[in-house]
This record gives sequence, C-alpha cells and structure tokens, in this order.
Amino acid sequence: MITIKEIAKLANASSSTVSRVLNDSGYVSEETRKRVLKVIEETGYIPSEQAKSLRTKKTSVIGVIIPRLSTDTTSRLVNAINDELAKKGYQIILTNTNLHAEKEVEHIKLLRSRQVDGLILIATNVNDVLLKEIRNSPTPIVVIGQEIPGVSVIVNRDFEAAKQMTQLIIENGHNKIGFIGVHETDKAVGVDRKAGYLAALNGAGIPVNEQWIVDANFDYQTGYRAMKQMMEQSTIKPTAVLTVTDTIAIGAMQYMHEHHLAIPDDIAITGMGNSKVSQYIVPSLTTIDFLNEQTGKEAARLILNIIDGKEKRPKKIQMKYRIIKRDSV
Amino acid sequence: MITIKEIAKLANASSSTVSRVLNDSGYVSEETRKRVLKVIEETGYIPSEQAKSLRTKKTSVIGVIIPRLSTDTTSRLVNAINDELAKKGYQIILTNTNLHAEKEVEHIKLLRSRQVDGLILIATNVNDVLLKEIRNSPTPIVVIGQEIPGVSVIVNRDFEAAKQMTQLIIENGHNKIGFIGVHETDKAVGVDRKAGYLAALNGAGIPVNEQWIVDANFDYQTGYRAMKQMMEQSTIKPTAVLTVTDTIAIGAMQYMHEHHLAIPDDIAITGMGNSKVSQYIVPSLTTIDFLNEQTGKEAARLILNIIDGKEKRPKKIQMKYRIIKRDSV
DNA sequence: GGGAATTGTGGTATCGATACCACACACCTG
DNA sequence: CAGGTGTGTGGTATCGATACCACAATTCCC
Repeated sequence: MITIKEIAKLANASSSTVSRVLNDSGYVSEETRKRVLKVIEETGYIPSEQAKSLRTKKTSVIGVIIPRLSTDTTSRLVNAINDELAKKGYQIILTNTNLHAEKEVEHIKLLRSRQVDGLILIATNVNDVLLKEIRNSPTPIVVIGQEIPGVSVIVNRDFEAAKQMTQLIIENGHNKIGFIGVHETDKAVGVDRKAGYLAALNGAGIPVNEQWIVDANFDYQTGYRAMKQMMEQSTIKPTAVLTVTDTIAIGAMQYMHEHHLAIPDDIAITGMGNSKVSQYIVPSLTTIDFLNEQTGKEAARLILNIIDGKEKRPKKIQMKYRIIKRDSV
Repeated sequence: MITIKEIAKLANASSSTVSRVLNDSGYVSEETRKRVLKVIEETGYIPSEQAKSLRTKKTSVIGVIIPRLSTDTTSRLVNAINDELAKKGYQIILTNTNLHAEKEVEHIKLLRSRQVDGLILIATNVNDVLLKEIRNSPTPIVVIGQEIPGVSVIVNRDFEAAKQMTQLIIENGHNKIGFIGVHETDKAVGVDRKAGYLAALNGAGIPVNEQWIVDANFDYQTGYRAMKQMMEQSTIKPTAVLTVTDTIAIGAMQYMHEHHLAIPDDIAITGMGNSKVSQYIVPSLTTIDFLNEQTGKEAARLILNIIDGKEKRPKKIQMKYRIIKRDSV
C-alpha cells in the first residue's frame, strides 16, 4: 500500500506539504499543489483513515447496534441513520445481536475498541449490565426504542399509540378484543403497548379477558401460533385483535384465512409499524406509523450534536405517530 | 482514553508485557499476567484497534456495499455475511448506494481508505468504471449477484430459474403468460431472467406478446403499476404473470385484488426470492428460493479464503435454487 | 559443571498520518 | 530600513499498539 511519504518523494515535496494538500489546510503554492495532486491521481493513492484517526482521535464512524436486520423497522431505521450520517461524512459500522440481549454489552465494547465516535443502540430491553455499560461509556450513545433515565434516547409513544388504536377498535363496535404482545423484557413493546391496551379497555369499562392475551416474538410464525393459541384456548371468541407489530399481525391473519374467518367482518385486526407490505396485503392492514425514517434521522442528528458538544445533557425525544386506517378493521 | 502505557505503569510492567498478555503471545509469568489482567479489569481498558491495525496491517473488518437495505434479499444476505464473519472475529462496515450505481466506485474507495481487509459488493449492474476499479483494487473483492469475468463472484442461476418457473406455469395449462421484469442495466435480474422466460416460451412453441412484457423497479409500487400497465395496454389479457421479485409480485397482486381477479383462477402469478412474507400473504406466493443465507455464507467464506491466500484465482460459485410451489399458480 | 535451551521482561523502532514549530523569503508600512 | 505580516516548506514528535531484539535468570542435559 502506497503511503504519504512515497507521494512526497515522487512529488518532490515533504509529507507535511502533501498532508496540507490533502486537507486543504495551511499554505501551499498552486504549483506544488498541482504537482502533488497529479502524483496522487497517477498512483491512485488513498490515505489511510487508520493512521489519520490515530493522530486526530476522530474516526468519523458511528457504531450501530441492532437486534436484527430482517425487519422492516430496523432496516428503515438503519437506512435513515446511514443517509443522514453519510451527508456529514460519517460511515456506520453495523453489528447485530440477533436478538441476544446479553450480547449488547459485548458489542458496545467491540465498537468502542474500534474507536467509533459515537454509538446508536436500537434497544429491545434494559438490564442492569447494559445500563452500567452505557452510563460508564466515554463514547457518546443514543438509544432508540427504550426509555433509559439519564441517557439520550429517542422513543415512541408506545402507551398512547396502543391505547388510541384500541380505542379505535372499540369505536368500531368491538368489545371482545384480543391482544398479541411480546415478552415483558421489552419494556417499550412488551409492557407499554400492553398497558395502553389495558388502559383503553379500562377507560371504556370493558373487562379484561386473560384468555385473549397471548405473546408472540416479532416474527410471522409466532404471530400465527399466538393467534391459534388465542382461538383454541378461549371459550368466547374475540371479534378483534390488537397486535404489537405488523409482522405478528400478518402471521395472525394467516391463521384467520386458514380458518375462513373474514377480516374484518368476522374478526378485525391491527398491526403496528406501518411496514411497507402492510399496505399491499389483503385486506390492507390498519396500523401505526412510528415514522421510522424520522426517528433514524433524529438519532443521527442527536449523536452528531453530542459529539460536537452541542448537546451536553441527556436528551429525550418522543416521536410522533400516526394511525393509518385501512381495511382490516 | 486509557492506553497500554498507563496499564503498564499501573501494573508495574512494560507495555511489551501488557501486549503479550493481551495477545496471549510470548512468555508471561502467571503472576504478572494476573496483575495486568486485574488492572485491565479495574480500569475498563479497551485496546485501540486503530493503533493495532496500523501496526499489524489487518483490521478484521470487511466492507459490504449494498444497493439498498430495505429488501428481504439484501437484509438476509447481510445477516448471513455478518453471522459468518462474526464467527471468525470479523466485523462489517456497511455502505449503501441507495440504488445509485454510480456511487459504487466511490464507496469502494471509501472503504479502502478504512483499510478494510476485504470487500463484498452486492452488485446491481456492471459498468466499465466499476469493472476497472474492481480489477485494479489491491483489496480482495467478492461480488454477489452479477457475473464479472476475472473477478470472484457468487451468482444465481437466473436464466435457469426463470426458465424453469415459466415451464411450471406452462405445465399448469397457461399459454398467455405475462412478464414483469426490471431494467436491463441489471444483467442478472433484468436480462438473464427475461431470457429464461423467453426461452421457456420458445421451447414450448408459445409466441411472445410484447404487450405482456413490462418493467418494474424492485418495489411494491412499481409492481402494482407494471401490472396495471400490462392489463390496460393488452388487447388479449394474460392468464398468468411471471415476475422477477416477490416484492413486484405482491404489488401486482394488489392490482389483481382491486380488480377482483381471483388468484390463481383468473390469473396466476409467481415471484422470486422467497421473501418471508411470501408465505403469509393470501394466496401464498409460488416463488423461487435462491438460498440467500447460503449465498451470504459462501461470500463470507470466499472473501476470508482470499484474504488468507487460500484462494488465489478468481472463483465463480453458482448457487442452487429451489422452486417453492404454493397457492398462487 | 558448562553450554544450550527455556522462560520472563524491557527497550526501541515502527506503522501512516497530522500537529506544531522553525525557518526562509517576499512584501508592506510607518 | 527595521520590524511586522503573510506565504511556503520541511523537520520532528506523536497517536497507541506490535515486532523484534537484547539480555538476565533459570532449568536442562550430556
């Protein structure tokens, strides 16, 4: 690999001068600049970011830790983060915990060893080890999706969104409403959305039926199974089901189709997340748009502001959401 | 940020010794080792990969260039690549061209400046500038998806897959078969799959109807529009449609639903890619599984072999595929 | 018992860039 | 014309790790 010294030699200049040309800093005569640029062009020289950042203490890389890549939500978030950061000359280095929460800390360390300028963590849970790591990290961190006191976070209004969606279902004349959630280790999705559902029932004076409350796990398959479980175990059948993700909803819908339950006439269903496909399935899915693109953008901006010292104190940003009414209710 | 020297001082040893402890190399007495590890533990010291790789000329990072993140195919590929590389202690740095083919070269340079040990490019096209860059790159490159002579590639059997799928449709009694493809700048998907379709028609003695051949662009929306265009412009209507991706197929299916065309009775449809959702829509989609996970795994292995010098000559790997028969045909 | 091999440790150069200082020269300016 | 300012260039230390050598102490083996 060719280095700055060799360029200097070929261009009959010092490495200091070449560095000045590369960074447009300090004084360089037009003549010398041209000579150096010509050599760079001819040799195809690419400066080592490695060496540069060792000296400057800045890598222009942001580490992004995600629970899994294969969902619409994550890929949209990552896309938005990437786009926004790329504008400012940053790149992302991606690591994937594959939903193993215990790996989050390990990944934070891994990324810190790469001297990333900042970290964005799409969190699925909050535990003490993680909390300690985040709090002690000298590297700026922004967390998406879970609220953590004392840490910069970007969160959804999970409780309100779930509550409002449940109210919408109630307004449509339902009072036998099932719920498919996820495990409570996920505070935002597992606890808050469920709380929103319960609050809405409560507000409308509808009693809770435990037989209609089951858990899935962020994929089609467990959505299908959860629906099956709900229908098989309940003595009275629900006429509507609130699910906490579109993926779960689509899995559940397959069960309904298989059992010739008409949607929404026999049973209504809602998702959350506004995945792209939710609009194209039949019937199209009533869901909640959490504005992932904007969330990613905000996260990118926030981390850059923290890095630049413009944001000193932990900041909490609550994203807006939109209910998207379609044909499944 | 704490450095190896400070650890050395605190542990009453030299940085050489600390380095030996960190890398399990050379001789270190059990006593000293413990002392050093204790200090590392207490201080939360994380060695700088930066500095390390400057010296060792190895970053253990692979650059991955993708056209877009939001499709099932890419995210599965990236996931598989990531999993396989993580096993060997590698990380990936991801860049996204957002389907701007002209940015691919720029991204290659960007990643090379980060001294990545290797590159994996999920290619959507092949042009001269790109070709030149790849051929001249001192950094090992593996290309996925497009065949490039003289370069290590992992490709699908696009022609055969499309041909076989078309034959399957013909066997189901159709002879008015439409085709939704993509632009021919994408050799694999745009040219080869179309060629497979045409070859199958030809083999069965079915004449080609240009009105039934339209282009989309890898998303639901253009799939919908392509279907609409096909139906509106054709004098005789097709009874089956072959599409080149699941996403396009699902977009097209929405058009059919809206116009009360029963699938597969009024019109049959097939996708390609075996996206997760293809199994859960109604009717479930007949598609082709290109074994993305395995492709990603192969790509990861191949790049590592090239890096390790085990693979000297450009290698071409053709992936297998499986036709997945479901209810849409 | 003496030379070789093994074990343990530290010192120093180095990777490839930038930061900072020193210095030379030209040109103003009062 | 002395001194300040702006311009252009090079030398050297440095970032934080590893590689490699030197050397001392201990153990081994014929």
